[in-house]
Amino acid sequence: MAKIPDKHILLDIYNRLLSKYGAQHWWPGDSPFEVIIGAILTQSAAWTNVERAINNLKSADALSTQAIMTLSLEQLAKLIRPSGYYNAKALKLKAFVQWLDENYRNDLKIISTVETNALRNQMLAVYGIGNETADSILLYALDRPVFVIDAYTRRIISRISLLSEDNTYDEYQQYFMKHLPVDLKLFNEYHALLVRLGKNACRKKPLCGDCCLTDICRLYIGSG
DNA sequence: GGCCAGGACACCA
DNA sequence: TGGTGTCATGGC
Repeated sequence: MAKIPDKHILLDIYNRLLSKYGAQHWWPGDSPFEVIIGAILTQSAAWTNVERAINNLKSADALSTQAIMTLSLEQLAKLIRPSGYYNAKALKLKAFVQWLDENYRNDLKIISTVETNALRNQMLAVYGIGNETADSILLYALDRPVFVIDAYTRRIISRISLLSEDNTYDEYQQYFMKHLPVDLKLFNEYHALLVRLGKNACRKKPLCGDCCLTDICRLYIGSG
């Protein structure tokens, strides 16, 4: 079988997922700031638990940079408790809003003037902001066309043998950004669809034989 | 009762 | 540079 160009595979997978699952309408959140808070709270946590934490913040009128700066660490941790790792995440939220305050006067409009890669590097220097969280913020809160890599993406792409589990975050990201048109809407929807597939697909080795990931594996590597 | 969920960081060799 | 431990709730 002739080798299919990677860009065609990636677009084909995207179209199949979009056809199967439909638009995912990410990121859930009423404002860019809420998206940022969600991106931090969802680290290694189920989204349903993050929603609880965000609702607690809303109920306490604490979903703002000013409120998060004003609350004590203990008060903040108590509000976000359902999202897990609440002590660590309270520190992370504090660190982020402090950075936002010191560098951009809490004004996301000012951030819009900063070049994407420079902004990414700035965020990576903030405690608690790693590759995935920085890229989630860039893509879903700040409308920058960067591709977000997460555990689901790695699992799916390595399972199809396009890359290895051992490849780095940057290598995964470069792979997508090299083989896809740089398009905000496409990157937004693609990542959301991969998460949807990841949640839906079994993790068995070999695959169950009855999930969407099995179908995709059969298409591209001839086995499940 | 164990595993997992839309990670990141500290520490050690 | 890579491997391991830690942080922790809630659903299944």
